[in-house]
Amino acid sequence: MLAAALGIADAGGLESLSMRKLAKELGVEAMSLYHYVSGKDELFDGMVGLVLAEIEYPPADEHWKAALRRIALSYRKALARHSWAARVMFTRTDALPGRTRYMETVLRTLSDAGFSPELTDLAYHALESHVMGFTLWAANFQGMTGKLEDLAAAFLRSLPANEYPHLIQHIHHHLAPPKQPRSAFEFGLDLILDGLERLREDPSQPRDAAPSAGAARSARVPARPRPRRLAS
Amino acid sequence: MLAAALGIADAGGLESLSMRKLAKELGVEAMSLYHYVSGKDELFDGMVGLVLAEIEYPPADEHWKAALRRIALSYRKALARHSWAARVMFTRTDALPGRTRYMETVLRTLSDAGFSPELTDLAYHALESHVMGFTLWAANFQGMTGKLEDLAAAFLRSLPANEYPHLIQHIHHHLAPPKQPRSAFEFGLDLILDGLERLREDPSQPRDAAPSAGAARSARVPARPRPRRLAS
DNA sequence: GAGATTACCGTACTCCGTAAGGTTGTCAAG
DNA sequence: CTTGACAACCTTACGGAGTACGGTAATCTC
Repeated sequence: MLAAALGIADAGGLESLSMRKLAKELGVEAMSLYHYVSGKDELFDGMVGLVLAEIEYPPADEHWKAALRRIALSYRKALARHSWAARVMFTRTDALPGRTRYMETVLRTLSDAGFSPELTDLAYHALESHVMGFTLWAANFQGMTGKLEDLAAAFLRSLPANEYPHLIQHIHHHLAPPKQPRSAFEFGLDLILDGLERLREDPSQPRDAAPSAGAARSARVPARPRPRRLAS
Repeated sequence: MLAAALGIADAGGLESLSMRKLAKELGVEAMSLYHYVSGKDELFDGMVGLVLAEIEYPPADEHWKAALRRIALSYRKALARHSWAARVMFTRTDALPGRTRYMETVLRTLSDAGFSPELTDLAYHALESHVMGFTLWAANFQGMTGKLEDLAAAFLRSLPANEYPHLIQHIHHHLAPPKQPRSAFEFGLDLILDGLERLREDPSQPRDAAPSAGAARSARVPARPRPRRLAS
């Protein structure tokens, strides 16, 4: 049943998954489904669980950075295979086993790497935001291979051409190579991971304590390599 | 009309905004709305436009890093004021004026800072992913001030306490201070911005620089005074 | 003042999730 | 063999969603 639901959502998008449709797919009437799930929310929970189960976790002795990288990539790939999943995850807040396992693993990896509890939390959210943000963005453009050119053309035509030179180039840039959202994802991921590594080796100041500090504060002093001891 | 729709969505969440309800709010019948918008999608577009109009853009001469920081913060604040907005933006793909202006400004700022077209695109997506990812995550927990403790308590109770020590600490960490999602947002943002700055000053290896670069490079943006050497 | 346009409304259709209750088949205990 | 519990499944029905279609009354334009 969950597998059938996965199939429908994968094929026709989240909106096309209705109880009636799912029931028909299974050769059953809609209300029969309510003997297995208490409602559509629970169905969603089950589906998300299936997706989350696709995450691959690295061996426990892997270097923290490589481990996080691998988890994030595998997480992102799982979400990419089911482009509806990320959206659903933001409508359900219950504690699914797959979700808790993922969170625990990431948090443990960070903590074991020597990050303070504060930095661990911050780093977790930075990673999570990137995976989710990128996935949701990418979900908009996937599923329409081929139609993408048409849409881009229409988009370009609708722009006051000379007002948005950078935007237009950006679009062209996306159209040029066959497609590599993967590398764009990894770029941002590595930006975060490298930043974390630097913070770990030199916890100058965890930055989050400052309440306001204005907008500028741009020029940070590039601190020299210091003996690694971590915050708190 | 758009303002009324904003109000309903802000108050009761996106799901509570129906054409009938909005019409009643305005003292008319549902079908009357279809003389102003072609459907609910267009209504959404208008609402998103209003939210995007809240973004504050810095003066043109501001340092690129400070400028991006300010834009991202203002963007994030606008989305935080209307927690439904981020979700809606992922269901609509049309070129809204507010959206194109935002994109163009960010891309121009990066380009003017000396980033190559490739890096500009990558950086844009890294920033965008972070804002969106963080906002969507935060939207889950906002709007329930007070109930948060209960939910967290239920969450903790549902966990096999000794299996998820880090997760539990993470939750406690979120409960401890009154609340500062802002600093967590800025942490990730600075992680990205600092990483970009380092890449700009020392483009050792952009790590994924496109091999082909054929069509993308041909369409160069009218060259502006570029600060210094750039990547690639 | 005639025609066009704007603003609005009523009815109706389809699709959704699901509450409530009924029917059938299976199977162990009496 | 009967009985009753239980599971699997179906039928009917309700309320709400978005909106297609066909009006009507007021207002503007020439």
